[in-house]
Parts: sequence; C-alpha cells; structure tokens
Amino acid sequence: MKQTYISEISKHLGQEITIKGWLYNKRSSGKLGFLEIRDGSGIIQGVVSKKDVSDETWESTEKVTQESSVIITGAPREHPKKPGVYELDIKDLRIVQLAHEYPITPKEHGVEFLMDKRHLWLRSRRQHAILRVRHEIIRAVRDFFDNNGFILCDTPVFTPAACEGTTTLFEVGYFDEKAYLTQSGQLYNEATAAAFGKVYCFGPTFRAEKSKTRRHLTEFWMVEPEVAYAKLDDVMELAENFIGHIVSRVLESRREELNVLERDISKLEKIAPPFPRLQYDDAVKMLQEGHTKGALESRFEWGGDLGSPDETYISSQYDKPVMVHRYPAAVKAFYMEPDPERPDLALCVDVLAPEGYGEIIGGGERASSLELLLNRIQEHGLPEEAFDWYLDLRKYGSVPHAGFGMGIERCVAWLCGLEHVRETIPFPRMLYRLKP
RNA sequence: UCCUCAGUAGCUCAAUGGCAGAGCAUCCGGCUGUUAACCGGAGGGUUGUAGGUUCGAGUCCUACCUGAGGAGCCA
Repeated sequence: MKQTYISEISKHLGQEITIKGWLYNKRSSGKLGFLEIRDGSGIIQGVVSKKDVSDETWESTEKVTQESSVIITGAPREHPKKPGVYELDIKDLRIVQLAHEYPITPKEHGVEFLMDKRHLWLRSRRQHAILRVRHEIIRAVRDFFDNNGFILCDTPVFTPAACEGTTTLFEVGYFDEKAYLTQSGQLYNEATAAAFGKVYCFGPTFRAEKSKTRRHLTEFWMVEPEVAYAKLDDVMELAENFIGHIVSRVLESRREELNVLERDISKLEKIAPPFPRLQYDDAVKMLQEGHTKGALESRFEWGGDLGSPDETYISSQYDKPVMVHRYPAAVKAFYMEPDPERPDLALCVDVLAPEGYGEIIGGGERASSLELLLNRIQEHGLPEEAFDWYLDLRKYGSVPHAGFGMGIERCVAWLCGLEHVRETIPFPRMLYRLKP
C-alpha cells in the first residue's frame, strides 16, 4: 500500500492509510495501547485496541520495542481531547525489524553519552527541530544571495599553503606534498569576485585551534560573500540585510520547531535592520565604563582584540546584533584595508549576535594595493611565493572589494537558543571528538 | 597550553571513613485514554586506572586516563 507521510496526515482523515516508520515510544493500559510513531516527517500517536485487531496484530503491538521499524495501517482522526492534534486508529502493525534494547531511553541523559550515540540521538524531537531550523537557515542563505545577483563559486577544501599561520590548519598528505584543509575561502573569493563581481562560497571550514568552548567546532560550515567595488559600508549593509532575511525566514517557516526548543521568539522578532554600528574606539569606552561599573573583571585597553567576555558585554547592551567596526590593524589579518583617515585602523567589521552568542560574522574591506600587501606579507613572515596568484589580483585590474564570512553553526545556535554549537550540525567534530 | 569541576548498574543519580542503593531501561505480571503513563515482582556492580594512608576507602592523599565548562584564539 502507498506510503503516507505523517506531515500530510490531515489530508487523509478517515481514510485507511499506511505509515512506514519507527516506534518512538509506547504506553499501554491493559487492552488499549498507545504507540508513538515517527517517520521522519513527524510523530503521531497510534491507538490500538485489542478487541479491534487480529490476535497477530495485538501480539505485535505488545512485543514491539522502542525504535523498531514498523509499517502501520490505520485511519487518522482528530484527538478526542486536543483539537488540531491527530491520532491514528491502528488496524494492522507489521514489524520490519524488532529493535535491540535501545540505549536512549525516555529519561534524561548526559552529553557525553548522547554524543557517543549521536547517530541515534538524531532521531529525537529536539534534534529534529534544530536540524530543520539549520536547513531553513541554509535555504535562506542561498536564496538571499541567489536572488541578489550573487554567483555561487565554491572554493577548494585542499589548499597549498597556510594563509594565516599553520598552527590553526589541519595538515594532510597530498600525494608527495603537504596540503592543508581550508580555514576560509576568502582569498579564492577575491579571485572569483574579480571574475564575476558578486560571488559567494559555502562549504566546510576547518580550524585546528585547540578551542574547547560552546562556540567552537573543528569542522564547521561557513558562507562567505565577496563583492567587487564594495566598501566597508556596503558590506555592513549587506550583512544586516542578510541576517534580517535569515531571521524572518526562520520565524515564518520554523515557528513550530522554535516552540519545541522553547525559544523566546519575541527576542528574534526584534531582529530587523538597521543594526547598531559601534566603532572600535567607542567599544573601548563602553568596555571601560563596564569595568568601572563592575560588570567586567579587567579594564580593557585600546589596542587589544575583544575577548569573549568583552563581546558578551557589548552585545548585552543591545537587543539586535551589533556591528563593531574599525579595529586596530595590528590585531587583524594581513589582507585588511587600512582606514585612509586613520591608517592604524582596519576597515573591518565583526557582527556580534545578541544574548551572548558572540561573533557570528567577521569581514571587511580587503587591501587593494600591491605594495601594501607585499609589505604586510613580509611583516607577518608569510611565504611570498604562496601568494603569487593572490598578488596577481592586485596587478590585473585591482579594485576596492569587501566581503564577510558567517559561521552557520553559531547562527543556528543563536536562532535556536542553544547552549552549545555541537547540536547544530548532524555529526560535530570537536577537539577530542571524531566519532561517530 | 592553562584554570575549574566531574567519573558509582545499560542510562540519570544517591550513599557522615563502617552491609553499594533508587528511578528509568530489560524480563515477568496487572490496568480500555495513556502523554518522560502508572502499579507489583525479578535479574543487573572489578565504584575510571595504578599506588598510598587507615582496623576498615565509593568517600582521604598522589599520579595518570577520560569527559565537561571556561581562558587564549576564532566563525
């Protein structure tokens, strides 16, 4: 019999249908059984009464175990006590495979155990909600760029040399030479932007940093737009419209999932452009005031990069993402364009998400002068020969250009209101975790 | 790399230096509207590893292992 998905159940009320899925949980009351069935599209409670089914079917419903694969025939109808909720009157149940004792019980579990069983944990309601939001965010990301004249130009995962120092890169054997897993598609984006004008790349990114916090993965997904002839202000406007689009799409299409996650939706409803802009100089003042008030332990001095507690403090002053721009050039990457009015500052921007979710976007205007880049490469002790192709971009029609990168997992964690990014990707890769 | 915390049944946890326990899961029995269902019964242990203190260590001490949170670094 043709399979009906639980998400489509309301179109089949009163009809006999077949659901192919798994037993999520089971309760019984003597000769009346309640079987929660999931099929990937949703979960529905099946009701089976001994007097209404064959002995074989009743026996099957009694012995079926949690997460056994099952094919069920029955008729959906409204829940007697809950309007808008559907139930299935079970007429027949066939066990495809009787599951062994399932390790994830309906009681609570610790993180370590659940991470070890990640391949099974993905079957839970909560993980479904998170990964559906992730899916929606990714769709919104693609739609935003695709509908705004950007060309998807993906960049390589294997790269020949370190761009920002080898310590943060995973080294792999590449036949007879060494290669590194990409930590950013940006340098390649600059080449494709010079070819196509407006481009983006979207793929996995690898960082070998020994970071062990709720915001870090060693493998994560990053989307990076790059726009030829764009200035810092253009890219800040792009970033706020981009985030605004993502948030409104999630609110529009994934409200049910946010409710499963008990997300405070009112906080997300405030996220609409324009976002506050805060120059680094003013951020320093804000942090120093925060220290005077006793909200921050140490006094922040001009010249340093913002630490996590600093970012959290700044973002707590706003109910929207805040765009901190024009950091000291010394704490930023070699390819940043200096501010012509203040050459000690870089034309860069970090977008800090609200509620302490930290930096979700980093970007800025790229240096367009060949001489400047050559000097910077020397100052940073980087191998010039590795950048010959990159320097070509400054020899052949160099233009001002800018872009940014957004970490998908941090965005998912923020919109879902999660404690940790590890639940935002199906199989997280972290320091000390490579399995499953 | 550094700081803090934790490790006891398959899972989540309890046990003043003095008989190693409960709930869930599993198995057996009961229950016709359950919702992490409930009620009764049963089985289930090298207390992370190695050493030490003590009449006696899950508990105190030392080292190590594993994990979690944070710092630095970052998206």
